[in-house]
Amino acid sequence: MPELPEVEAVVRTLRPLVEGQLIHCVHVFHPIALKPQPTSRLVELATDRCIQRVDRKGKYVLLRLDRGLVTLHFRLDGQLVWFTGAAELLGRANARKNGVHVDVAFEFGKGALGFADRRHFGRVHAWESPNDSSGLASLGIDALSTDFTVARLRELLAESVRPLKDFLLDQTRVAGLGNMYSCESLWHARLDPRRHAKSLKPEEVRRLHKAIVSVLARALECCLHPAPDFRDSQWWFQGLEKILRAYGREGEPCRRCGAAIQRIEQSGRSTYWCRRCQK
DNA sequence: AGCGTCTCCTGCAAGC
DNA sequence: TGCTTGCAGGAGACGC
Ligand SMILES: [Zn+2]
Repeated sequence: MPELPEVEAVVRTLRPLVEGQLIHCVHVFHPIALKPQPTSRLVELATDRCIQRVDRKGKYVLLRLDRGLVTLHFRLDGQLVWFTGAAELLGRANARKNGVHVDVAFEFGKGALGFADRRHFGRVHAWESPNDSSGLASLGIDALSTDFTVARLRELLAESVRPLKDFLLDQTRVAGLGNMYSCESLWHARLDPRRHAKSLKPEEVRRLHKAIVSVLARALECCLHPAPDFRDSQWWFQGLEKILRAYGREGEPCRRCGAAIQRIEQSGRSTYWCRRCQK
C-alpha cells in the first residue's frame, strides 16, 4: 500500500508530466472514486484549468490548479496510468481488449492521466481551497518536512496516551506513516508498539525520530530506483521487501536478535514486532 | 476534545 | 477445477 515514500516517488515522477499542462477534459468513468462529491464538482472545477504545481501532504497528492485544487488519495491499491493521448485513453479505459481499469482521467494537450483503484477505496476530490478539505486540513506534521523535529515529536508524544503504534498511524499527529512504516520505525527504534506514547523517555524519543526519518529516507530511495512507470498498469514498487525488518515477517527471525517476529492486533490491524528486542 | 467502533469495497487466499 | 467464504486495510462518520 502506498505510504509517504511511495506517494513522494509518484509525485516526483508526475511533476514533469503534468506541471504547466492545461486540463482540456475530465472523464469520470466510475463516480464512486469521487464519493461523496458529485461528478459535476470535479468536472466544473478542473476543466480548462491549468496544473501549476504538484505537491504531496502526508499520503495525499495535490494538483494545484490556477484556481482550486484536486486531491488524490490512493488508500490501499490506487495508482496512476499515463496515456499518450485522448485516443488511447478512450480506446483502453475499462475496455475488454487490451483494457486498463480507469476510474477518473484528465486529458491534457499532451497525454492523459488516469486514476485507478480496482477496489474503489481511493479518492479524487476537488476543492476551491486546501482548507475546504477536512482530511488535508487536519493533517499533522509531514514526516519528511523540516518541521518534524525531535522537539516537536516529543511534544506530540507527550499529549497522547495511546499505544505508540496507534499514535504513528494517526495522520493528525505525524502525517505519512501507514501500517508498514510504523512497524518498521518501531523496530528500528527498538520500542514496544504497545507502549503508551507519553511514556517515552527523551532518549527513546530521539531514537524514534531518527528511526522514522531514516526508514522513510531509505524507502524513498528504493521507490525512486526504479521510478514508477505510469505506462505500465501492472507496475508496482520493487525491492521494498528487502528493507523490511518486521512488517510481514511473522515467524521469521529478527535480524537483530534472532527471535521470531510476532504478529499482534492493535486497533484492528496487524502489528509486526520483535518481542525480545523491542522494549 | 479525543478516543473507540463501524463502514466502505473488492481482489485474493483458503477451504471444500 | 471451480465455487463460496472471509479477510485486509486508510480514513471518514458517528457516538460516547
Ligand atoms: Zn529482535
